Amino acid sequence: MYYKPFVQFFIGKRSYMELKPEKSVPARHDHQNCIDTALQEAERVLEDKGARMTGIRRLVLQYIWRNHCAVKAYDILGFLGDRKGSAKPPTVYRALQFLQDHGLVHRLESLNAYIGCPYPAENHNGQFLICNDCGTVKEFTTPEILRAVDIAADTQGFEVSHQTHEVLGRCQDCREQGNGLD
Amino acid sequence: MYYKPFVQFFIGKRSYMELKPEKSVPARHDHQNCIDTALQEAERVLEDKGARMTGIRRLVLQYIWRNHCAVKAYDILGFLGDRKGSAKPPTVYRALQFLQDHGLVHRLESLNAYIGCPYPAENHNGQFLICNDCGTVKEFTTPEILRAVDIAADTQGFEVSHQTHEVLGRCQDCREQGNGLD
DNA sequence: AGAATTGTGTTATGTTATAACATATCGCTG
DNA sequence: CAGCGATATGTTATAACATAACACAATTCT
Repeated sequence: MYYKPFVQFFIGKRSYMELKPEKSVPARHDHQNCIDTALQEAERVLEDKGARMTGIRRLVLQYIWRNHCAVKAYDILGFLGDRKGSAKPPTVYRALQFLQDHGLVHRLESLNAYIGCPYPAENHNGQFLICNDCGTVKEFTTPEILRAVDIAADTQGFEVSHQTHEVLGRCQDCREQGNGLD
Repeated sequence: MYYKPFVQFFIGKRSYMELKPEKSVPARHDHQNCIDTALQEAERVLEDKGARMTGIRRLVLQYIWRNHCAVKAYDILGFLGDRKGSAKPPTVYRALQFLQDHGLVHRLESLNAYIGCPYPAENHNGQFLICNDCGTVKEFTTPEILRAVDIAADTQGFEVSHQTHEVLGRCQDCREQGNGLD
């Protein structure tokens, strides 16, 4: 039995299919557009909720969107330090918490790192393909998985509040380039 | 369209369905049996691989199996300290690494904690229902999810090496008891 | 018994994250 | 526009999680 796959991939605001990448993603698209779009989206989402996009939060979000790799809290801290003189951990963690609360970034539990969300308006739990070689992260979602989790939870009388689903491995580009040992 | 759910739940070595729990799981079954079975399984698995079950590793595994909640590394450290005089972090982390390498425990990334695996013989990535109230963790697996991930990865030319899938929420027992606010 | 491998002890430090309280800024309302 | 409450940021300190590096001990193989 064959299931027609229904899978959406998100990289910035466009579907992955349009890109047909051969090299690492950041090099293959107008990434400034990703950044701009993400920031505009963010402003809009926050506006709608009556939440504030402050200077620090904007800087953090920009830094997170500088490419499609996950970002560490202490790297953000260093970045802020460069810009704002002195920044301490709570500054970063507070900004991250805020951005997460509003769906603008996801935390990748298996990396202790953070990635921008291309679909902040839709409240969701992300699922991620994470390349161990180049660090590129792609968010995706499939109805099959969501439904399967619902079934499993329902069967147990389990009420889902949050989930994290992270798939680690090697992306196509890195496989083709023969990074690592293959 | 209705899909007959095919979901297996693991609690110790028996299917969840047999148990029909009303209270928290550890109180509702012969947990000593879980521990004994898990330890015997572990000895057997390691034997088959020519790996050694040492005193420390056994203690750590026993402690992890003391109930169906995830265990923190530094709690294990305290436990070892009680038994062995002085134990330092590397002792615990080395034991955990070994047990993970041999499929005897899973790490729960969203909790920074560890849980015993009821199916160490089968190499797999676990999926987990984690109760935020009582801490009980249930491993489960559904073919639908595995297949959906395979499709998503294949579509991308992504080679999967490992995945983590953790579902947080509230278990049936806690919902019925009205723990928290409901 | 001796060599090689594997496991453990120990010191030190690296990395990730939060508590607690002080100060500043924003946005409203009178 | 002053004053107030709410929100945001600054600051100090420390908690929580994890590993590097090297010394020593135990096991196992020959």
